[in-house]
Amino acid sequence: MNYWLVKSEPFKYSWDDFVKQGVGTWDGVRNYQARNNLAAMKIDDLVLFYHSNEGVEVVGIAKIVKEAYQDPTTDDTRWVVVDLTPVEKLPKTVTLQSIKADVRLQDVSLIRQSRLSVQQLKKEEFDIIVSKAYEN
DNA sequence: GCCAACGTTGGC
DNA sequence: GCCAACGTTGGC
Repeated sequence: MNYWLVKSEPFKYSWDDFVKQGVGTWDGVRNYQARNNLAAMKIDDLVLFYHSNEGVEVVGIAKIVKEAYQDPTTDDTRWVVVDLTPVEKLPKTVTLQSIKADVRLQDVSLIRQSRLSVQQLKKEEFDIIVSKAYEN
């Protein structure tokens, strides 16, 4: 079981769009590192859904319902997509600011490699971020 | 809108 | 295979 974080610009594809749709195909990835992460995802792996640019925060949890297959938006066989479905909306969003402020989360890619759009998280990191959504 | 960080491209 | 130029992402 692995844990991931994916980014989306909310004005392009927001958490609410995703929930409305029920199942979302994660297409358009054109970065090898992100692609490799997509390819490593397994059914039922959990994925944090992060809003970049606007909000700049983790908003919900999703899971993998279909493992990597050819990206239908291109003929280029180098690129793959996965399908995700929403699991739960976090009761409170977890901002990048609060992630940066947590000494236990200094190694997450959001901080170390902010441009990577599909990132892997350690189980502890995933748990810490989710627990922040339930604080107070 | 600016700019830093990073990835990609192409000339040599 | 190096590196400069350029494009893109994303935080602020």
